[in-house]
Amino acid sequence: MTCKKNELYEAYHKLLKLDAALHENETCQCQAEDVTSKQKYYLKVIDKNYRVTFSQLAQETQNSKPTITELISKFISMGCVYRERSPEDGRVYFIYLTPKGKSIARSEERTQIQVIERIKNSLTDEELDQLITLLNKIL
Amino acid sequence: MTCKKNELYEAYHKLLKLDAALHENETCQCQAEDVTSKQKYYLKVIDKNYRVTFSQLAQETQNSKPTITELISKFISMGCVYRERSPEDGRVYFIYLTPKGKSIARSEERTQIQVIERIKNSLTDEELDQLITLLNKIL
DNA sequence: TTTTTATTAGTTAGTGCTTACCTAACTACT
DNA sequence: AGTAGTTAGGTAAGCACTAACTAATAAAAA
Repeated sequence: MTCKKNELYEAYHKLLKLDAALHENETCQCQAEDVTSKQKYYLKVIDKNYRVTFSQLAQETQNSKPTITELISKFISMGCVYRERSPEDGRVYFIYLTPKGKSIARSEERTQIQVIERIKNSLTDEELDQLITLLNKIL
Repeated sequence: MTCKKNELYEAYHKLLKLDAALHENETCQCQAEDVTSKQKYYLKVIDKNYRVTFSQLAQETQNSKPTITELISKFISMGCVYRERSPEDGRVYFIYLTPKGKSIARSEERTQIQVIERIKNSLTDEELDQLITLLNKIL
């Protein structure tokens, strides 16, 4: 039994390694090497709240408005974000992710898709069904 | 086919979520909430190099000696590390991880073991064998 | 209906703390 | 004299704040 556990550990470990390797590649390709985890978190918030304003973002992330101003300026200079003035209210700016920002915000998802692709290409249709069934039994 | 891909995506996503949830729990339990990723990296280096000295660590991590002094003082104040003077050479100190430091350095591994445990408990012996076989076919 | 007066959105200026690095000069030991 | 680690002092970036500001709009008063 301990032996089987070990086998499973190895197999699972290999899968995680694959995920990590693909993710690193992703990170590299969208030039996200020196994006901090906080910044990634903020990019994800911006991604989830399409056309978000500075004030909304401040509220959403529990930060002061100057903090958001600074954050967004940094993101703009990094090429992750751009903004557009609201045509209805000239005080308001909408914040949008650039392709680069989006690819950083969604890098985990994209990695997952690559892993799936890899799995799909390694297994036959029946094996795939088996795997899905097994994974769904977990927990 | 796209549908099957989606199923696999969901199943895999669920597995990663489980991993993340267990890992967060781990992180919380070893009081590693405000350990930065750099710090975690250094703890791993210390873990891999048992009885490492300041100079060795400086060389290993490509840092100056004062940087290491500062790093280790921080770790000592955090309760992650302790040091002992070499009995052979009074200039030298050996660096060791405390249980807390060790549990932070190995938190991923420990999470993985928990996931394995979870999988083991959810599947029959035959299913386990199936899963291992399938996972080993990937790549 | 103007005009004045809030109010709101975002900015600027000025602080403060922490991480994560450095060099130069030092002490203590071999 | 040379090596191990320390101290002092410095820099840059991230991540936060408050107080005081400008510009735009909404509300109230003339």
